[in-house]
Formats: sequence, structure tokens, C-alpha cells
Amino acid sequence: MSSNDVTYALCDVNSFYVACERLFRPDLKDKPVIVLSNNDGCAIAMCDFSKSLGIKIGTPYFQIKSLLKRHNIEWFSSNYGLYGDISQRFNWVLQQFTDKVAPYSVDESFLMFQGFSGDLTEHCQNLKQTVNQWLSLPICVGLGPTKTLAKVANYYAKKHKQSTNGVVDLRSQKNRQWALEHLAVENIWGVGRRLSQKLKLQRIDTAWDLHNCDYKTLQRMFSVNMERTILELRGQPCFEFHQHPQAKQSILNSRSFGNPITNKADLKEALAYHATRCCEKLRKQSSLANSIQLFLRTRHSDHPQATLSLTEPSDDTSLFLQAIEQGLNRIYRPDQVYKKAGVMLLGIEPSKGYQADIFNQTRQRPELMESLDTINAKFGKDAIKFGSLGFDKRWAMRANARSPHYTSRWNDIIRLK
DNA sequence: TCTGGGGTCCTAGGACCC
DNA sequence: TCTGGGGTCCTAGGACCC
Repeated sequence: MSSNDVTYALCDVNSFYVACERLFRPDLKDKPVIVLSNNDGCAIAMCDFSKSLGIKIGTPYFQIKSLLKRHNIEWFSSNYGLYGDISQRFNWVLQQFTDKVAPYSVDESFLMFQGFSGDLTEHCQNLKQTVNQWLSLPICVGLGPTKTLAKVANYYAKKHKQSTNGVVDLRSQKNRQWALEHLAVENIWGVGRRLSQKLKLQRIDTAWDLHNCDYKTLQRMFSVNMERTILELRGQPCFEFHQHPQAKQSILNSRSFGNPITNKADLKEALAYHATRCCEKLRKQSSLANSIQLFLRTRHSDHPQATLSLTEPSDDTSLFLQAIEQGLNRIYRPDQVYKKAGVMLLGIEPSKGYQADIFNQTRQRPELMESLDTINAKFGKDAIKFGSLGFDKRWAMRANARSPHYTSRWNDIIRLK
């Protein structure tokens, strides 16, 4: 089968976080809603009405506070437990329509159709309707011969929801040219603010302009990714389709503090917490890491940082906690005010097949880690934990309006009276 | 006063080696 | 005093994505 038979579909939930918040709150169906980032810092998702007021993604909460009140807009702290669970259900529905589903982010997935006989547009209309019926999520679908063109199609489906009924097909050359001619270069997937500025200096203003460029020249001027984007705009697939999540090459956990911190003991607890979460993610993907980086952020936007290597790769939380303590001693300054802390694991490799160094005296306790994970999976996060995590979480972030974890915590299940 | 978090990939430049 | 060239590996920083 030639690659000409391959079509990609990008399915994306409209205002996903807002849609999730509305799921269990039918009273919010026609009411404006926005969702704030972690720590209730800024707006990260909103309904069309809020957009029409000029609120942009990333606007700080304090700047829109009065606007929200004036227009009676309901706002929520983000609830990633809920969004993650709904996302899984979304992908499950997509799998009823093709066995080739590649989740791309929490709210969008690529599908691949190969040698599909029948009307693909109709199939996707059907898919869209099913997602809406089963999960009550509004989605848009873009079809194209490459992922980049499917993204372009999705852009138009979202922009013209009414006239397209939420599905746009850019497989034909004629539709494609029109779509690219009317698409500003900054709206192409992979072309951000900086690159579009530079492209415009070269008089490359639209996706069609970029499509017609000499890709070798632009590869030299920019990078291989620019070359790939151009080829994808011409219908030649360059970006891979990963059906299964790839093992992460770095694992990061970080949070801003609810209130600024100066105390070393509090910082240590926060870092221990982040290291614990990182190690859980590491074990979940069956990997080992050989180094850990901890970083702090002060009021003055500088970020002291320390990277420590283990004597051999490990997934044992306690080894990383020891490293944290050493690292913090190196970078902590009592006269500083800290806003944020984080931990990153690096040098990641699969644990399967790892040849342990027989001369290494470091304790590795896979059974202990496994028991820890099993207990916490059953009884909830940190049901059992290392003492260095502490108990009072004085550093915890703000989340003043978080909705219940309707689908993932027994205590949060809706009760009917 | 208050501005998120978690990733990927690419490139440039320095260290080091032969 | 003169002091090459090519390769690899690592890291930091930048750009992008959602």
C-alpha cells in the first residue's frame, strides 16, 4: 500500500478543561467559565464568551479578577486528576473508530487511516457525534495527508465550527492551496513567535509562501525541523506517528509555592516531594536515572541549580532524597526569598536489561519500591511515604476553587439525594 | 502584591582525545 | 618560538508545543 493511502486526523476537544468542568455541572452549560493554571496564577482555558471579552491565555488572574466578577464568569483552579481521567475516556472512544490512535496531548489525538474505503469525512462526523453523545465533549476534526496538514485542517474546523460542522478535509490539492494561502505563518504547527518574525523578514507571510520555499535553503537558515514542516505542508509525511507513549528522556516535577519561602526545612520538604513524584513516574515507565537536578527560583527570577550524579542508575527514591539534601546544602542561601522549587531526573535508561555493577555498594531495593507503589496505588498518594516529605506542606500551592475529582476519588463521587 | 507546568528537539560551544 | 584537524561527548540555552 502506498503512503498516498494514509490520512491523518487530528481530533481536538474544544476548550477541554472548560468542557471537563461543565460535565458534572450542567448548570454551567450556558454560563461563561474559565480555568486557571496551577497556583491560580493565570488563565489557561476559557469558553468563547470569555475569549470575546479579550481575555488571553496566560493573562494573570489579578488582572481579570474584576472582569470575571462583572460578567459573572465562573472560574476554577485546575484539576488535572479529572482532566487526565476524561482524556483517557476520550481516547477510548476514538479507538472505536480506528485502531491507530496516537494521543498527542491531554486534549488532542492523531488518528491514522490507511486504505480506508468509504467516506472518511462522514466517518469523522460520526466520530464527532459519538464523542459528544457518550462523553458530552465538543470536538473538531481536521483531515490531511500529513500531521501538519491535519493540524491546519483542524484550525479551520475550529474557526468555522458552524459552516463546517466541525470537520475539515484538506486531502484535495485545491482545498489545500486555499487553506494555506489564507493561513498566517505563525499559525503553522511548529512555527512560533520567534520563527514567524524571522520568516516575515524574508517576506514569508503565509503558509502558502512557506510551502513554496526552497526547503534546503530554509533548512540551512533555520533547522531541519523547518525543512520537515515545509515538506509536510506539501503532503510528504516527516513526523512520526507514535501509537504508544515513548519513554521520557527527562522527568520533571515542580511547583510554585502558595506563599514565598525562606526556610531551608520547607524547601527540603518541597524538593523531597518533587523527587518522590519524579521517581514514581520513573518506575512507572520502567526506567532508571543516573542523575538528579534540583532548582529553586527566587523573587529575582534567577534560578540556583545543582546537578548530582548517582554512582549507578537507580529508581530508588531514597537515593535521590539523599542527593537532594546534598544539593540543597550547596545552593541554599538564607537571605533569599524563594518562589518555586523543582526536581528533574536525567540520564534515563530502561531498567530492563540493566547490568548492575557488582562492585557497587549502594543499596538498591526494588522490592521496597514496588511495595511502596502498590500500597499508594491502593490507598492513595503518599498513604505511605518517606519522613523527609514532612506533614504540613507549608509550601503548598493555591487552589482556591478546585472542583471535586468526580471520576477518580470515592469521596468525590456525586451523591443523589 | 498577585504571571503554570511538563515536555521535546536542535544548535553552538567547550572540553577532550588522537 | 613555532602549534593542525577532525571527531566525540556533554551542557546550556533557545525555540517550540499543549
